[in-house]
Amino acid sequence: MTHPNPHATRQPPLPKPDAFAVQETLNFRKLASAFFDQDTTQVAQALLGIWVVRCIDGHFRVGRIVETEAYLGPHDRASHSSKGCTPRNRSMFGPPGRAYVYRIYGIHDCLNVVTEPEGHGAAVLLRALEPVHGIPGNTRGPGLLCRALAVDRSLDGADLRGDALFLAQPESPTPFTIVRRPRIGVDYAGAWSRRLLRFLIQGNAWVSRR
DNA sequence: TGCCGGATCCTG
DNA sequence: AGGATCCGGCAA
Repeated sequence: MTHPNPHATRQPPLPKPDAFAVQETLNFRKLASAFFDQDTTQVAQALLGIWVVRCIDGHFRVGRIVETEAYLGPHDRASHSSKGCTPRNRSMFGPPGRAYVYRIYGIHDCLNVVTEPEGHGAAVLLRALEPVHGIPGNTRGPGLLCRALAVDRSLDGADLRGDALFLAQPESPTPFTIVRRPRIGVDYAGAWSRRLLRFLIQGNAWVSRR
């Protein structure tokens, strides 16, 4: 029944149900710095099956990486870093394990994982996720992936071992086979457009294109 | 300063 | 097949 005492109706602060559920049911460990400070082609493949975890106001969004592209450095004509270090791509030349987020076609943002030692100018584009927990909408394609994770350019340069956005190895990863393809949308890059630097999980329904 | 075109996505 | 829509990079 109702209590005249106003203190009786005061609720204790609610636990954050979503965060609680995630921590109880999803087991993972954050990736450490050494993971990112490796050959970019290797990292692009090693990222398949890894979880991207986004925390917004205590609520988690978790997706499994199923498609990546490697952008090797200034010698790679398809890479933004081929123009040298500029205000836009500065994060690509920063230390590994940080985000490089850029806007494309005036509309969409794209999320990259910076690789190799500081100054190198390489990164891995995350192209598609398989939903694991709390993912709204479509995650097939780099622009949609960012929308679903609420990732925008305010996260450019963010540490990918932070609280708001991090990468994690699931405790019980599912085995898979890796398929290599040419990268999407880089026809201008001549011979570099034909290099097999796109990686995807074979047969996965969430890749952006076969 | 002006212009060109893009690591995309949606509609027709 | 084409439009949305902005801004980085480069030429002038």
